[in-house]
Amino acid sequence: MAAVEPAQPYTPRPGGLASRATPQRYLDGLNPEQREGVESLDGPVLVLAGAGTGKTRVLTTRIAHIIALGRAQPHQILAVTFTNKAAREMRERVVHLAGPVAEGMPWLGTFHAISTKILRRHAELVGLKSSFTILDTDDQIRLIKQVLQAENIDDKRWPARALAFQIDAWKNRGLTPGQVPKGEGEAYANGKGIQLYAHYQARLKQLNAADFGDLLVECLRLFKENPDILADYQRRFRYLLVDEYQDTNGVQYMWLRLLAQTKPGERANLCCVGDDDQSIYGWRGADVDNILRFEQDFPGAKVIRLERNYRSTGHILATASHLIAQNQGRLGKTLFTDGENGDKPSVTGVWDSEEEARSIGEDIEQLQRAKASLDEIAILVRASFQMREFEERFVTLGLPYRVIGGPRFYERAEIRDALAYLRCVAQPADDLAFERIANVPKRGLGDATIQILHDYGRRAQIPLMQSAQILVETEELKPKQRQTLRALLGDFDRWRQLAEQKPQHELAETILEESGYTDMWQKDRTAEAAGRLENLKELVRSMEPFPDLTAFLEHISLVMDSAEKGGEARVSIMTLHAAKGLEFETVYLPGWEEGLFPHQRSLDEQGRAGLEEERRLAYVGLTRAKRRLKLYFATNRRIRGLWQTTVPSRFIDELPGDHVDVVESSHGSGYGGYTPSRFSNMDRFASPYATPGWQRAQQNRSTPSATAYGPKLLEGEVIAKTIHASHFSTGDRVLHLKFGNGTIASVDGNKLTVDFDRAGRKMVMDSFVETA
DNA sequence: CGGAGCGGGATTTTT
DNA sequence: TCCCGCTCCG
Repeated sequence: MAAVEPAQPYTPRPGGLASRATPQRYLDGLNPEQREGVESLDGPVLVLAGAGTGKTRVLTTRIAHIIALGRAQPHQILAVTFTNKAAREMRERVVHLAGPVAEGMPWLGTFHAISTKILRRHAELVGLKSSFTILDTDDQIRLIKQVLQAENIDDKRWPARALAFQIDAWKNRGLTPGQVPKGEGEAYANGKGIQLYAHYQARLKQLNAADFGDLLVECLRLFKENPDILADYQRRFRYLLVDEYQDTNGVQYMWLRLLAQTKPGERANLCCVGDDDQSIYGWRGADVDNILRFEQDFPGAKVIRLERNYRSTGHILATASHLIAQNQGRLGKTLFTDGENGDKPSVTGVWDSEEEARSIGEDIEQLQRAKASLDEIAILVRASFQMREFEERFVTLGLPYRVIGGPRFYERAEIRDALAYLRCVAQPADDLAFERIANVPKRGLGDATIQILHDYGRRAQIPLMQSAQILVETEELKPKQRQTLRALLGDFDRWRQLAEQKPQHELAETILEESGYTDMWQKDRTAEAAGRLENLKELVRSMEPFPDLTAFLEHISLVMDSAEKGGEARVSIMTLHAAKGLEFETVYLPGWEEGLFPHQRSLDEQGRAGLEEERRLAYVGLTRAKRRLKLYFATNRRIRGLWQTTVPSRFIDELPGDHVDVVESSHGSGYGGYTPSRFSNMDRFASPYATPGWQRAQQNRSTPSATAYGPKLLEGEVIAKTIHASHFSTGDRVLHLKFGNGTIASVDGNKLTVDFDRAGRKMVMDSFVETA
């Protein structure tokens, strides 16, 4: 068991930043609040940083400041982030401010990376060996399937995914099987949930493995069960900093609390930075309450609000602020800017998603002609299926784009396969890895064979490859399988020896070659094959800088993102979630329709909390824009192959009228969905105006006389323009572009109910049909 | 063992 | 509508 080295007293180094002539240049240019966030070093501090207010700057400058003042050495600072990307950026920026001393900050990283580091030092205390493997979601699911099988549970009725989700949720709350409240196991497999969780944990220990949740849960357990070790870390970390505090979940919160615990009378130097309004990860366990509760949790905490926005123009900011003000569960901030008001954000109604894509495409082409950089343009969608339409359109237009977020590098099958080979070499007991590649490429080692290995391995309590080693010497397997398996084991032996001689990247190349893996893709005639081979090359290249294979695998299990390619300027297409933390000159927000945004499922499953999270997501979207912001909603959207008539999002009603322009569709669809929304559909779709948000919005209106954006103004417009007698009458045969031929069932103003021959009864605008 | 054919499900995503 | 995973059959 590795002991924690005692914290060393710090003496500023002669050449260090602290002794320079102008030691605090890095403070220049901070506004008073930012500066307070940097300089309030003692005791707990919560920096509530609105979107675009310089949050990262405060965090990084604060670290530089601690180092420069000699308050702590870099290795006595704990700085936690959620993503590797954030950790990397933070490190770069600190190095930039404080110089190379900061390069060595060993405790700057993600919750998971730091926990892993701690866990490896004391693994025995939680029943693991320090070489434990980290399982990703895929491995996790496969392991759970095995557990279900062992317990004779029908994984049709009780999908492994559901249990994985449940176990994750428990782990997010820091609950071990023994701590889960009895009632909560009921929901799964007739009350076997907790038992299955325990079984799964036992299997993990057998495999010397931890899933992502374990990294934190086990670290927490380590701290709780070993006060001396915890005390060592508490002493070591003189300053604690947490980025995106609003995203912390239960375990992370407890983990932090333990590390920030102090002797009575002392206060932890804990600085949490976050924005409750940008908490959008509740669905994966993040608990906004953590940030809302900060002052109670850490009495005497200083709360600093960063409200000066450096990103967006006035109208954009006002729009975002007005929307988010309708959330109840928030600490409340008022963003302001000294910048100009700029153009008002626009809301455009379009007929369907196709027109939406066409319209945005044309808009972008116009910007392009005006010499705007495509890198500064983003389309942010609620759900990834929305992306396809834009991709198709942009391909047609020849408009360069990039999809951000899609399947990440490490999630690609070829990368996971290659890694599985390497894991088998480095960790002969890694059963999940072995299972993955035993028959990839196809070599005739199918499920039946693996099952035999499994059965034997379970009885003998040994890993698969060891079982294989034994079974190839017996008659258990058919000759052909035995031969193949023996050859494969021989390959692995050879590769293990090779690992002693060759650098890991050359080893990887050899393995991919000799195993026939590269060959498999070379023979593949499908479109993706070339890309996959390219990815494999990229993987091999990326291994070079590591000292050895183990170091590479450790890195990859936690930091599996690939370097982003720069190159040609492109429009970015991504989800709203992926956009957090980014900014663009121009932002398009398509799909603002009830059901899609706010997403129906969010409302169904989370109720008001779900709605508020969706609204925060909307807020994140709005605040990504620096100068141009364009919202869209379509009247019709194809969801799962079915055309659905949709209503504009209630969030559109919640925007401030004085700061938003309503634009007609540029494609002659007239007033888009406004009419259905305001009139015909009001009853059918239990109106958004009944929502608390809407009612609050009504009350919030500062100047009652001013024509508020929302139904009033819109009705006015719409009434003036569209209420006219339709020239169609009941019984007419009409032709509709999307739905084909049909007979009018009823006429109500300018909207028609039509029984289409193929599409059934639909409500459509008269302007979209013609006499058949 | 491996390909074809069928049924169910289909937000958001990091580690 | 489309995609994935499982089952069934050769």
